[in-house]
Amino acid sequence: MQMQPILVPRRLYQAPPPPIARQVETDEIRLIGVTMHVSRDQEVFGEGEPADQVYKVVRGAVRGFRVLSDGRRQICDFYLPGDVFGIEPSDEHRITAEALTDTVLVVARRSALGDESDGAASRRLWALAMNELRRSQDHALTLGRRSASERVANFLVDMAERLGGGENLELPMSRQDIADYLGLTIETVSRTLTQLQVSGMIKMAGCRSIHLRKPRALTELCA
Amino acid sequence: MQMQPILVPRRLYQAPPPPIARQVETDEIRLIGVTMHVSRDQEVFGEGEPADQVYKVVRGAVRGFRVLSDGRRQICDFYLPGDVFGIEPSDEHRITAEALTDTVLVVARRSALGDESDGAASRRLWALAMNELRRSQDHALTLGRRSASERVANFLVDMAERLGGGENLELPMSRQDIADYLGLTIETVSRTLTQLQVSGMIKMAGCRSIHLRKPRALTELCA
DNA sequence: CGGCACCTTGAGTATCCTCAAGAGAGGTGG
DNA sequence: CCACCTCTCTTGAGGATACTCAAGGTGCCG
Repeated sequence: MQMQPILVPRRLYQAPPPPIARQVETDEIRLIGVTMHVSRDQEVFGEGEPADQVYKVVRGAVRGFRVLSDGRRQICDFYLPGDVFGIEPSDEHRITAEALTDTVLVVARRSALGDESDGAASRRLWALAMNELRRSQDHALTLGRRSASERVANFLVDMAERLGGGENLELPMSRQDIADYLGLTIETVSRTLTQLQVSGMIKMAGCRSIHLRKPRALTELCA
Repeated sequence: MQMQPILVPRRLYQAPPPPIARQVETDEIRLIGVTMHVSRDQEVFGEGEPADQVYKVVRGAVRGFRVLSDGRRQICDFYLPGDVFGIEPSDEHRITAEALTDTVLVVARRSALGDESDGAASRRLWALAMNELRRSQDHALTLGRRSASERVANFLVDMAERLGGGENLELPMSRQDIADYLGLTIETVSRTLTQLQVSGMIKMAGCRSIHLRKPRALTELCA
């Protein structure tokens, strides 16, 4: 029996470079909240900050992640145009949110959405929270029981569906982001994509532009 | 570059042996709901069934899991005495719940907990749902970024805390259940436990009875 | 005491990770 | 407009962790 050493750290997370400079605009979609621009790699909110606002992606994309004490990063989810994020189990954010690209958000106080006195708003907040739960559960299923190929295939199919571009994908995130989302290394993600291309299931035109040539087969690969 | 074959199934899940014979009692804790006895390995509810009830564990324990098309099983969570489960993102259960041992539950209609007209009840339901979300997120973190030792250590510490027996654990679940929860194989779980014992961090007295000899060290191992 | 289910241990292997180098893409400045 | 720089991605080689297959042990129940 080989006795494995007790612990092995992997890849480290480095804090985002510059502090935030939020430009808040008050025009546009006043009904929901104020518009906010966040540039690439800037933080929308950080772990530990009070979680009293919700955010809706108008343009761009956001990653939500947590960092282990030794620097390993796990991306919990990506938020794409139309998605609402910022709903968390406690008063404080447990995850950090950063813009993947230059991003436009709409911000609202959570109370504006989930006031107990307003049945409709309350239901909407509930639906959003339950959607978070659903996605988190699906994510856990992916991370727990799937091979690298299955994870990547699943990721591509999911992204294609959510980005709404049919079989053509423009990925807003880097390989490192994908790796940290799927619980793999950047090299494994890259190799797996190459392999999917060699097997004819996808075609890459630049590393962020992916065409799903056999969506059916990819879906089956998801297991 | 070695081209991995595209898919490898692992361990298969076999449906639970007998159908259900629920014995519902109407005494005890009438305020919350009816009492229900479920014997070992019997289903509390199955994937696809309507999710209009919530359950509270009085005695025993429950596993909630999902099964991939090829039979791999991912346990989403274990529910221990005091825990409430059955809250799901949709009208239908997405997970299956089975008793780990002979178990006593209290059942209530979900509407009895989360009526929109009742602020307190609504808040309680919200808290429960958010707790599910929190645990699911933590689970994803464990599955995505941790080594086998870290997963097992984390599991033991979490269980010890939730079972409330201080440093002495009586595990209600089998090695297979632990493996399917942690995204490992039964052999890896077994080896890791042995290794933790050899390194003096735990002491096993029978495979379900575990004493945490160095809880501090175990906690640090969780990363 | 025997049978059965579960757990442990072993040996060999596959998958994925690490370390390292090279290729591609995008941006800046001469 | 091209050269150069940097950042990211890809590819390769080797190694470690966890898996598979297999056998033996342990405990529980009849």
